[in-house]
Amino acid sequence: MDGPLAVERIVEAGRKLFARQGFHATGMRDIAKLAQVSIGALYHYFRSKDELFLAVVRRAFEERLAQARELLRQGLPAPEILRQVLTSYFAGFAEDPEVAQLLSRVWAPEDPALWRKLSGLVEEYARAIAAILEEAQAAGAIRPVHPLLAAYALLGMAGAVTLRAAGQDPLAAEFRVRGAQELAEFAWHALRP
Amino acid sequence: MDGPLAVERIVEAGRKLFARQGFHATGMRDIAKLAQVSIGALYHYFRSKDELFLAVVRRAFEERLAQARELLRQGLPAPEILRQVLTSYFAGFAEDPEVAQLLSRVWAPEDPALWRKLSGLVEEYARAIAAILEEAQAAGAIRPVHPLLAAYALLGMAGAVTLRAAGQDPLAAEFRVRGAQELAEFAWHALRP
Amino acid sequence: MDGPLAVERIVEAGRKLFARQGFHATGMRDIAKLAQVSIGALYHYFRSKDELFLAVVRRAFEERLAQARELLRQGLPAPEILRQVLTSYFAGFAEDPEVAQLLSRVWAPEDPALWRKLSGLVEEYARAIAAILEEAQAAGAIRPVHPLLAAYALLGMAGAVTLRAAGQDPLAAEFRVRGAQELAEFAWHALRP
Amino acid sequence: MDGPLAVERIVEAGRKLFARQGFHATGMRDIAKLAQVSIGALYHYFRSKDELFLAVVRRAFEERLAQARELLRQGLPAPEILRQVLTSYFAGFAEDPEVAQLLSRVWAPEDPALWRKLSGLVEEYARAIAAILEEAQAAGAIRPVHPLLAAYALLGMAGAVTLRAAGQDPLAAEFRVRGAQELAEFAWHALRP
DNA sequence: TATGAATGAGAGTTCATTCAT
DNA sequence: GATGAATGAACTCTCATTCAT
Repeated sequence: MDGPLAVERIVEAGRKLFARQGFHATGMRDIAKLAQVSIGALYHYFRSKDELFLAVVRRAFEERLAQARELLRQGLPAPEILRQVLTSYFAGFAEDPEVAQLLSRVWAPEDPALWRKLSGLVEEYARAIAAILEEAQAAGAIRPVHPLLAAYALLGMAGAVTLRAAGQDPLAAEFRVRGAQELAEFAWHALRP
Repeated sequence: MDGPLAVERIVEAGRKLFARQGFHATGMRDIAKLAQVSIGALYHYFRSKDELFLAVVRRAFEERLAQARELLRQGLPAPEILRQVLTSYFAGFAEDPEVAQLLSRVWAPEDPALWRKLSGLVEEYARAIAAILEEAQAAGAIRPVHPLLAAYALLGMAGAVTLRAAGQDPLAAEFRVRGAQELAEFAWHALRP
Repeated sequence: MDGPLAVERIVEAGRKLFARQGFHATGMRDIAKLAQVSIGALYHYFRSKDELFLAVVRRAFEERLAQARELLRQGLPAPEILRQVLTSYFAGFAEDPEVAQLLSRVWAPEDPALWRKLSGLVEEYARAIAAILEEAQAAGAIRPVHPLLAAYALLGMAGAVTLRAAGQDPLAAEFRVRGAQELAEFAWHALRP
Repeated sequence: MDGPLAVERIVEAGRKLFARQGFHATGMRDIAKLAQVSIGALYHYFRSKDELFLAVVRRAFEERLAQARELLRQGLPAPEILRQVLTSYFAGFAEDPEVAQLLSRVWAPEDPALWRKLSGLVEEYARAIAAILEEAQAAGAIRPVHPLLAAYALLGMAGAVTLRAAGQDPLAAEFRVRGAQELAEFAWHALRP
């Protein structure tokens, strides 16, 4: 039709709907409608609903990873990197609440087959965080911890708060205002030497 | 039939299947079969699948809450309570891996209608944790934090590590061995004055 | 609704539609509509479309087998049995043209998975014919032949003529009139000592 | 690309796939892939899937007809022609099992529209066999039969045995060894004066 | 009370075919 | 001529739920 390429519109529509409603509540027909393409087009680009979902999640993860790697590349001190990674992970929610919800859904997908695939993506992301922690640990910037376990802890921590902050009530608003700062402090206290 | 009452067998079957396979992958037929009752019996005791799921989750939360309240009641010092709550939350997995998975699934339920109901349960649990934190804070046993936000952070942290520890690979085994201790330290460092 | 039981109406509707239109051209919706049951009822009684088709074919085969066995049971001389089996196989078409078409479709089903299951049924039927031939052979009533191969030949022969006789044109009418007699003679000449 | 012309590769691919898997299980994509042409190319050479299938079947029939006519042209005695036609029809399976399966599928096509077109081809082939029988009958070389009905009987007979011989089990192997000889004898006994 | 046959909307997916490039 | 992205109707099958018995 118009605007971006069909495949772009599909991924974008998938991102929105999967984030808002979850995997099962989102039908391929819904995605096709929102993306203004035919059902057939969906299956032209993605082998199945699972594949489309994975593509959507993979993209979201990669965007976050790219941010983290960029911070690492800048050679900032470890606590500062941590602070910024967490802050940006959480604050990303302000610009893009849907992705925050999407990533939260990744932790315990309904479908066992999906779970296996998704946990691979999650692990990849966790390993990237763990690599940052290891480096900081080697430099003596943080206390000795199990890097991957700590990475999972950080991600879970941020995920739970983020998800709560996506609500409509006053508490969610409060979380949105104070969340990033509180989380960064929480993490920094947990990890400082 | 035999053994526990029908309604007990239903909730138990629901707990097992919802935990193992998730909400959508578990059919009412499956639950009826495992509980050795008829489909009709399911609908005799629970208005709908949602209601049954909520009942299952509510029970799981209440068991955890009871543990936490018991610890509080014993008048232990705050750090010790925290340590024990986290340890027991996590270590509960060893005795009952299914509940750990069940509770992890609670964070981002697929169905929007379920979400509203479940988030109420989660919030209730988080508020109980927050109450402990507030008390400890008032006693000067931990540093000043946003109690509810910290509670969500603790729950998310424990949930993510717990879920990863439920896997079959060596890393999961490692998490099962070191998880409780690492998590308790992580939390304690994050919260100590 | 009314009349025969639901499962009976389903099998009957399947028989009609599969015979008239073939397996792929017949949808489950069509069968449900003709049987005046819901789609769900179809799947309540049959695990899949394949299963329903197999049930329909099995029943058709069993009716034919029952006829053949009844003739055998009467202790007629071999040529007479053969003549009557062929005649009744063919002539059955007059009363029930649909079954003739149904059985013809069995030879080369489209679906490989179906083929495996169907060929079992066909073989069972062929073996029953072969048993008759063996008995006749032992009694010296027919010349020595490979019984199973001859059974397949007889079935193929009858099937091809029957199918052609199901048409609407004058030749089909002629086949319907002369087919049974010609086939029986053909077979008898082929097998007589 | 390379090798034979595109249209040749298409028909050859169609022959293989239709024979192996049947009409419905074979997609235009599969044929295009095996023939190493684009989907567009398929529709450049053939109006539809039906047309392509008919072209494939027509070619297979014509090859068989050419064989039969060649035998007739050699002025052999009737029984010998019959024997050779049947033997070559059946034995053709040894060199080209796929065509044997393809022709078997012709008897009861799924699609009613296809059926009408295919039965024309089958009838044409049957009439050619019938012509041979008429000639032999006129020469007193075979007993009086309905030529076209006998032709259908012969084709059905050969088809059923051929199809069974295409299997993987010991019986199929036995049919492959003894089938041609048994069939020729069967036919000759059925037709001799 | 307890059953399970029956429902039917809606799910994901397929695939022959078209047509702008 | 040749391509393959795009179409969308139609498919089989699922499953929470109902209700006559």
